[in-house]
Amino acid sequence: MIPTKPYAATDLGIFKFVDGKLMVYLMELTIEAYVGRLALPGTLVLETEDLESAVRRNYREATNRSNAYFEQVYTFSAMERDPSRRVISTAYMAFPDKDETFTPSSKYSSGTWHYVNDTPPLAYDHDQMLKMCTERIAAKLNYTTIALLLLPPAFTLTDLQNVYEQGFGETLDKRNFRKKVLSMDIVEPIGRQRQGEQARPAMLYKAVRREMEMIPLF
Amino acid sequence: MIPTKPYAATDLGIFKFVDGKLMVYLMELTIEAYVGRLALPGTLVLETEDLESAVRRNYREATNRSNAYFEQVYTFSAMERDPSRRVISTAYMAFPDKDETFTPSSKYSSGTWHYVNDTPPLAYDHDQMLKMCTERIAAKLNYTTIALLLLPPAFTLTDLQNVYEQGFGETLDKRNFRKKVLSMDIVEPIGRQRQGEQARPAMLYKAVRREMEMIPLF
DNA sequence: TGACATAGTGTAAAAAAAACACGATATTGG
DNA sequence: CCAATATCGTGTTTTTTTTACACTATGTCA
Repeated sequence: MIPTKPYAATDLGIFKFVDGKLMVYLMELTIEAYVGRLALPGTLVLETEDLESAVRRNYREATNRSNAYFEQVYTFSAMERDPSRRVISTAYMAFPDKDETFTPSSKYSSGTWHYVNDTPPLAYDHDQMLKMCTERIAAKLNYTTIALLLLPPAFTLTDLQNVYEQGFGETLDKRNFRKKVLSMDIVEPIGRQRQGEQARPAMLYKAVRREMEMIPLF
Repeated sequence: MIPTKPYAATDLGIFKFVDGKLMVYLMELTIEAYVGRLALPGTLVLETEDLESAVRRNYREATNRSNAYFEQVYTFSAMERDPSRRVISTAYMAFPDKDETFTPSSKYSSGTWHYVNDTPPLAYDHDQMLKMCTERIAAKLNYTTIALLLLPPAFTLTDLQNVYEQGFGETLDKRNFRKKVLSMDIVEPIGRQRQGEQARPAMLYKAVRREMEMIPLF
């Protein structure tokens, strides 16, 4: 009947959509038990922080950037999730607000982008966390504009369609897709075209509002 | 730069739907700082437990029953959420599997059902937790069979319609509602009728599967 | 036994979703 | 420079889904 006083931690799935596939930013661990293994960037919560502050600090330390959309996903508390000590960790996901390369601070040895469907087994329970994040993203495609957060600020309608097709695991009709998206007032053309493709360049669009909105789409 | 080692806790919103309104089970606190105030039933997580175990134990202690549907909702970590000590608490919601009166164990002074829209200000950050739970329920009405979990095992189609109307904040057409629900293979008549009403008795139905299913409804 | 309250039922119009194909425009390589 | 290639961008018809709408049935209660 003794209450536990675990460490509180957060782990962060940072996502973006590239080449028609979802990517996640992973760190190479340096601690002894897991040396060389990959994991979501994570940190212990400090005495002066709440979870969200810890998540934002973690994001800054891992990426050297400061702005992103953050969302709490799930709290993991299995007894043995960290073999060395009791840690209860709350997983968040983040979508960067710009398309810039990350330069992790010295705390982390190195961070790299990985296709979500092609990651080696991760440390701790991070495979489970990653799965929970991707399921959350897939679910939110149905009733929010989360897709717009996964893309860079300028994207083509084909890019956007790829996000949905990937998330739903099915192909969509191009004309119907565009009709729907354009009727919804969530994207607007920015007048420029994508350069350097090996075919006719596509118009670039941007999100009308770069927040997550609750709008049923499909 | 000192990691915090907070108490880990869980608080539990237990819900049912009665008389066309959502109810929540609240406890009267006995501890000094909050004597007489109402709160969600909650408990510290023990050294030997993960969160879900603590939630189930908490449910047993608060209700003297053991079965329910549980779902993690959100983790609350604001620095001052418990003025006396650092506690990070994960809110869960529960839907009892039967319609029985609760008899809380001696740990709690007393538990009572309250209409969600008619609760006094709760202790700690439990108003926030309650809001988060009800928003989650309202959201899930759109794409799951959560409504079936809020009702007792035998219910009428009018009961079910009330859940949706209340959750959506709008009235639905009776014929269209029944057409849709009956076409979905989620409820089946149990042959009996509700007794003791002051009008024509309605047929009783039960959920075909008493789990939460992901099915878009409206 | 009549008034009252809620239960239970079908059809037609409107809206939304799905199916479907080809000309336009850039890049690339011979 | 021109032909081949790759992706872009666009409308109409059919089908499906959703919405609108009103009366009879069957209990209870005074």
